[in-house]
Amino acid sequence: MTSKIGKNYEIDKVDLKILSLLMDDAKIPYTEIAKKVYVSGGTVHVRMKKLEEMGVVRGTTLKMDYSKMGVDITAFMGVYLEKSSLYDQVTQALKTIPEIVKIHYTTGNYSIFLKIHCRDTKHLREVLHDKIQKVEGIERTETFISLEETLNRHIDLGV
Amino acid sequence: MTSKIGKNYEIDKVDLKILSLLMDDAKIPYTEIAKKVYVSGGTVHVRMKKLEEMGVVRGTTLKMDYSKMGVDITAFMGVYLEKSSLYDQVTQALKTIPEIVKIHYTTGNYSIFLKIHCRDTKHLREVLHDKIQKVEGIERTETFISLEETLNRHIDLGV
DNA sequence: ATTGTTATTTAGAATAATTAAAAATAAGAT
DNA sequence: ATCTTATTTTTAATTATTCTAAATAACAAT
Repeated sequence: MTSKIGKNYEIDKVDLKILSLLMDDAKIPYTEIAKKVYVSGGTVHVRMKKLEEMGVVRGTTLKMDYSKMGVDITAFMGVYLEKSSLYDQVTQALKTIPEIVKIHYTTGNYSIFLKIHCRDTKHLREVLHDKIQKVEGIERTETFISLEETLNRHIDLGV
Repeated sequence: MTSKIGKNYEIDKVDLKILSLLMDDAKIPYTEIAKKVYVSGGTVHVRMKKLEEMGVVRGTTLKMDYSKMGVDITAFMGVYLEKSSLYDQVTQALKTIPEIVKIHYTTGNYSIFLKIHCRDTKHLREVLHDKIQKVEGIERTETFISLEETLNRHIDLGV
């Protein structure tokens, strides 16, 4: 089952295999990918360009281990809002806090779920008390400190 | 700010600037990084090698937008264990579930906090009911579905 | 100051990415 | 079925990047 015309592009096995390899290591040369997938280097190039245009691939980044550079605390936080309608206002404010790296709008217990990185517990305390708790519209928060990241992987593309 | 790591290598401003640029786009040529940081390409190469040896950088990966390939549901789940001592056993089992991409050992409400990607709600239901709830040692779980990823960035290295 | 150590630059060889054009393949219409 | 068109893949030439190692510079300790 191969791909289709222009906008209606279907992701096929070749695409998935290319993605799978590059998700492991984005710097594997296209020529090497090509050999493993049994297509030419040009094809890998064309496929990746297409996947980037589709927005499936938004770029490349480094896999970082912050703890190795003295950023020891990873924490999650569930946020209760005074009113759900305050979501935009509150997230706007949260985005200005550099220690916050992810924000999700969630169903369930909390309205907002976020992830924070801090150097140490003192730093975390500062962020919680001096920055997050001061944001208008937040009713209360619940913090979970990660003692260990036991797993961190991409989804399995099944190829 | 300088972080002392391992033997006696300190991460300096040059390292941080290099990291910062490559965290945005891991495929920026070292020569281009070099120009921006005012060092030679060779130096960028040496610094990156050192950062990789230190474990600060664990490799490169693609920034993916799973929703663009029909994986529409992102969910978080807090897990209560029957006994804390079951952590290793339970995470071992959870790792075999391909839809689970992150597992954290946490303080606070839950013992385990994890992240899941599924194609749709039906798929999520299958994962929850047929896979996760069947794991021995799990008392109960709480699920939060992400309706929007409002922010996704790396930490700010301040350079 | 001198020596030993570590960091940086330089330059060239090896490797990889990009591109444009040609070849191959697939789909549709008559 | 064959022709036509659209699309994808390959090929090959060009440009760009990475890697390596030797030379130089900077630094610290004595």
